[in-house]
This record gives sequence, C-alpha cells and structure tokens, in this order.
Amino acid sequence: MSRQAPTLVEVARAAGVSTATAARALGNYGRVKDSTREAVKLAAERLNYRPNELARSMITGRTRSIGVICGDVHIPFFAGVVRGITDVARGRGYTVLITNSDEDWETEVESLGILESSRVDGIIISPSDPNRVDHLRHWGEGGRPLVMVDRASARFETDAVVIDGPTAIEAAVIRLFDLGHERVAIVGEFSPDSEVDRLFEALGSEVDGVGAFDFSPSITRLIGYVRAHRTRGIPLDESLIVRSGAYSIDAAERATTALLAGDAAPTAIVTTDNSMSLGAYRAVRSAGLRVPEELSFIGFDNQDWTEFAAPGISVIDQPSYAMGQAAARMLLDRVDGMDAPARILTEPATFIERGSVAPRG
Amino acid sequence: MSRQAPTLVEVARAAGVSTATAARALGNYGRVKDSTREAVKLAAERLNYRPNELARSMITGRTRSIGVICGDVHIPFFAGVVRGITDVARGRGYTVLITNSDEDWETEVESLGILESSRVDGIIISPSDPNRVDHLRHWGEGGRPLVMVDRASARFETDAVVIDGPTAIEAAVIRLFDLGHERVAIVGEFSPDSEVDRLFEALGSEVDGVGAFDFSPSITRLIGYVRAHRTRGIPLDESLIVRSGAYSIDAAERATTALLAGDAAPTAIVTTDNSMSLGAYRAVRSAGLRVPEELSFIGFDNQDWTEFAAPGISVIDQPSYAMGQAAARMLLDRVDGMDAPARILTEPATFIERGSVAPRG
DNA sequence: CTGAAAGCGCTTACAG
DNA sequence: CTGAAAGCGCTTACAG
Repeated sequence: MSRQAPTLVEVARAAGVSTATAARALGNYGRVKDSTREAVKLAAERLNYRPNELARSMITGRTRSIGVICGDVHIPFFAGVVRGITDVARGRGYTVLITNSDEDWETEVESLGILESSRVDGIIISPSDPNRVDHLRHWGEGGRPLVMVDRASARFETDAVVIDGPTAIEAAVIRLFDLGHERVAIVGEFSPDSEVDRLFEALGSEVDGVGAFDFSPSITRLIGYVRAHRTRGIPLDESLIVRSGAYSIDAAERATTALLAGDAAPTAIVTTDNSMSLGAYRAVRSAGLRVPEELSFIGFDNQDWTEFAAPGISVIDQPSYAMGQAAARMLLDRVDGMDAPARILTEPATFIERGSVAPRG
Repeated sequence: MSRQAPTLVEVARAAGVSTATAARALGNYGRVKDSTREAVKLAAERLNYRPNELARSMITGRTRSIGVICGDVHIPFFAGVVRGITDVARGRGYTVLITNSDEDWETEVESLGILESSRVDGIIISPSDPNRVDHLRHWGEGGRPLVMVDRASARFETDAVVIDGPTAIEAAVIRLFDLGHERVAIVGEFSPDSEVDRLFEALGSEVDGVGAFDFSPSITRLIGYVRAHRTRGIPLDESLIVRSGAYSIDAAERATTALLAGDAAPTAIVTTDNSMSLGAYRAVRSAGLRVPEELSFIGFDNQDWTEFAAPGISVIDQPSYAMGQAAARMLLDRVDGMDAPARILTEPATFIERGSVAPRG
C-alpha cells in the first residue's frame, strides 16, 4: 500500500539500461536509439513512474513555480489578479505559490524570504511601500525576475502592470466639478501623514513633474485629485481629503462619518479603492443622506455591491483579471530568458456610470 | 552582481565548522555547543544565508508545502477559504500552492497531477464531483493526507470541513412557509438531471436516510428544501426547482427569468450559493418585482452586495475563512503524523435577517 | 548511441 | 559536542 514511488533507477533497471540513458529517453534530449527510448517509456509507464521534480530542480536550478505576494487574496481585486496569474502560469506549466502581505512591510519581507527559500523562478508582487524596495532589488539581482502589479516604484526599475490611477481619479473629479460640485471629498488610506506632506511639497510648484510611482498607491491617486482642482481652477480644501489611515472598511467609515458630521460637508465623494468605497458608503447611508440628491458618489473598483446598491454606484473599474494575466506573461517571458528593458504596462481603467451621480441641485 | 546564493558549505567555512555542525546549529536539532551555534548563526546572518528547501525536501521527503484545489479563487467564498488556509499554513511554516478546477472533473484531475509532481505534503480540495473520487483515494493511499472543504464524499472517507447546507436551506424555507408563503422556489445548479432524479428516487420513501454526501453540493441542498415541504405538509411543486445547469451568474439569471415569466410564479425564492443569488436577484430586478412586497428573497453567502442592496438581502452566511483555517489545521495535523479516524467537521451556518423577507400579504 | 561518475545542497546515522 | 561520509533522485559533461 504505502509503496515508495518508483525512481529513475528502477525504471532504468526494468528497461535494462543506465540511468543516464533512461533520463535521456524520458526527457527527450540527447541521442537515444528509438527502440531504447520505447523500452524505457514502456517501463516508466508500467511502473507508473513520475519524475521527482525536486531532484530535477536541484540540478536545473529552476522549479517551474512562481511566487505571488499580494495585499490580501481575500480582497476581490487581488482575487481577480491571482486568478489571472494562476491561469497563465498553468498554461505554461508553472505552479503558483500565494502569500499575503496585508500591506505590511515586515510581512512582505517575510513573504519574500519564504518564496526565496521555496526557490520560485520569479515573483509577482504588489509592494506595500514603493519607497522601501531594497529587498526586492536584492531579489532582482542575480537576474531573478520580478514583476510588480497594481503599483510600481520609482526606486526600482522593473516590469510592472498598473492602471493610471491619478488620471482615473482626475477624470472622476472633473466630471463632478462639471456637474456643479465644488466640494468634492476624497476618501483614501493616505498614510502616513508625512508622505502626504511630502506629496504636497512636491506638488507645490508643478504638477506634471511629480512621479506617480514615488508614493504609496492611495497617495498617488491624490495626484489626480489635485490636478483636477488645478485644471478647473477650484481651490483645494484639505479638510476634504479624508484620511482613513488604514486599508480597512471600518476606518474609512469612521473617517467619513466624521467628515459628514463636520460643518464643511462635501456635495460629492470619490474613493481610492473598494474598501474605502464600502466604508465611505456605509457612512453615507448611516448619515441618512440621499444619493444622488444630496450627495454624489463615485467608487473605485467595480464590485458586485456597487451594481446592486440603490441607486447603483458609479465606479472606476480596474481589469484585475487581465492585469494578473499580463503580469504573469511578463514574468514568465523573463523566466524564459527574454532580455529587454524593464517596462510598465498600463491597463485601461474605465468609468462605469450608474445612478449615484447627479448635477449639484 | 549575479552572485550565487550562499550554501551551507560557505556558512560552515565562514564559521569554521563542518557542514554537519552548521546544519545542526541552524536547524536547532542535535547537540551543539551554544557558542558554536552562535557563531554559525552569525555567519549565516552575515552571508544572508537561506537554506535551499529543495535539497532539504529531497532528504526529508517533505516539502513543507500544501496544495489547494478549489473551484475558483476568484469566487468570494473560495477566496475566504484560501485566506484561512494560507494564514494557518504560514503560521506553521508551510507554503500553499493554489489551483482551480472550475468545477470541472478533468481539470481537477490535472490539478492533482500537478500538485503530485510538486510533491506537496497534503491537499485541500473542494471536489467537483463527490461520486468520482478514485483519483483522490489513490492520492490518499500511501498515507498522504487529504482534506475536503465545503463538501464531503460518501465514497471516500477522509477529513472534511463543511456546513450543514441541507439544514440551513430547510430552516430558510420553513421560515418562509411560516410567513405564509407556499410557493417557494429554489435556484441552484442542479445538474445533471439524472442526479436530481436519483435524489428524488432516494427521497421517495424516507428523508432522513439520504446521505448528504452522496450528491454534488447544490443537489445536496435540495434535500433541505424537500424536508421543509414534508415537515410543513406542503406539496412539492417541481416547477419551483429552478435548474440553472451551471455555476454561473448568467445561467441563474436566465433560468430565474424563465420561472418568473411563467404562470406558476413563486412568492419567495431561496438560492444555493452566491452566484445563484446574484443571477436570481438580477432576474427579480429585471422583472420589476418589488422586494419584499411582491417577492421574498433569501440568498446564500453573506457577500457585500447583499448588505448594500435595497432592501438588504437576508442570507445564509458561511464562515469561509474559519472553514479554510479548520481545513488547514486538520491537514497539517495529519501531515505532522496525527493518527485518528477521519472526521467531518461541521461549521455553523447562520441566518442573517435583512429586509428582503416579509409575510405573504 | 550508451554508461560510469560527479555533483546539486542539504540531512543523518555513525564514529569519535 | 563535532566531523567524515553516505545518500536523497535526478542531470550532465566526459569518455568510449
């Protein structure tokens, strides 16, 4: 019952050849007489032989596996990305190891270590902090490929698949301005404060010169918010920048509730991701505000709930599955030896119009 | 730049000891003088040494990795399960390989082969068909552990983590009956037809004798639907059993639309999973039915959209994250050598009351 | 076309 | 407490 799995040695013996020949016959490389190859394959078949990938990997130095470090597979956006990655990987004969960082840098470093020990051939990551990427650069040295997804870093030039978050936010805010809204709030993580300050310093003079990949994801999207104000000549009111301080629905709800209770209430809200959307929208409902009559709302990420809310929520949609696929393709091309300058692939973010937006009455 | 990763040999040399001693010091086993251990650890640290798990696995015969075969990581329920699995696995030093079956048996078999070649120490699977499990039994022979999640099989006695679907459905239907509804429809995959027929044959005489693990998941839940009717003495109307024929939102929408357009319309609907809920609810909206005034609705799986729909949708909640955790714990206990009879762990399904249910007017 | 032999990077009895 | 040595199951020059 608990028989050991047959090894190459046994196959070779059964076929009456050396292990070297058996390996060549099974691996379809080197020269082997046809009749010998047949005999070996027959023996392998009869013994139900499965090569030990571990032993093979030790020699070839490749495991035919890739690692993923995402914020949290449980979040729909990442779930879509992961599905895209696993589908492409499988199609090319690779397995996928999944880890979560919970957007925590220490956890990310630990994840990288785990994947490194597992000797994955490459890594796809949504880095928790684009300014602390030394560990990723170190991985990249030695020619081990790494692709970023959903984010990129100005401090580490490597392949990446992103959407143009700032532009998507800018378009959404301008849309609201053009409907007569002047007090448009934005709800995002926006932490730490020092980074937001750094962004505003950078934005002080010019807008276009500020790199989208110098800041963490939510702060990056703030660039679009600021650009929209400048484009339409509407003064920026920092009290409308709602900092949840954490990627959590509850934090977003609390922060938004505080905003709505204040005396500088907005007439419209945009958000920077699905968790912020959920929290902000809960706060809006709890405050008893009618959407869109009293408040317009644009969410980020086209999740089921935005379709079924009444009215439906207008959203900025991200092609998570396609992003995962693209990232996996880029990574596996590198694993297969493709040599080319690092490139950043920008997937389209599309606006989905639903009933949550109306002209300022 | 492309320096090879340091090996144990280099660490040992740097620390001035043999590889055997270095291995013992790093692995925290065997006897090593404290000062020696310190020296080795320091050297490992300085060289940024990471053990090659492949080499270790070749010897120990264990990879410290587990494989998951789920329907689709992109589906929220499975995403929750996977997160639960990865958290527990990580806590115990294991990595997780993810594959999807898309509820297709051939794909499942292929996934199993991939995981087998990867030499995972154990497998967690939501089997696509509880009646075709020979490949799983074969894996189980040789003492390789396997835990089923969300489903179990009468044909393969192994550990499993499930909820009591039939009882949850039964309670939901009875709740509706007690509110005066007599025409309660159920929307599920329910395919193939021959299996539904087999269920009804089995249910012909007695109800309690029918095993919940003899049928595929959605058909299993039908048992609760039938039980509810018998308990309340309400005649079964097979036209109220809506067979989508596939685990797809669109299929559920089409099938439900056909039901609502017919002349045997229901006054209430229950569903068997989140995809069916989404499809059925879309059909209800498109038909212009007011919920709950004209139709009561109970969904399966507490996803965000059910909270934000107006009115909120009452649902049967499944603790997906806890189920994933429990499955991983059971599996790793087996991997660690625990010997005990196979057991089926039933996690609680809870009813969440929202506004979508009302008495029959 | 085939085989003997070295070696991938570890772990593990076995001596000392 | 420590080291020399065998070995896990393969692949791969190197000879023949």
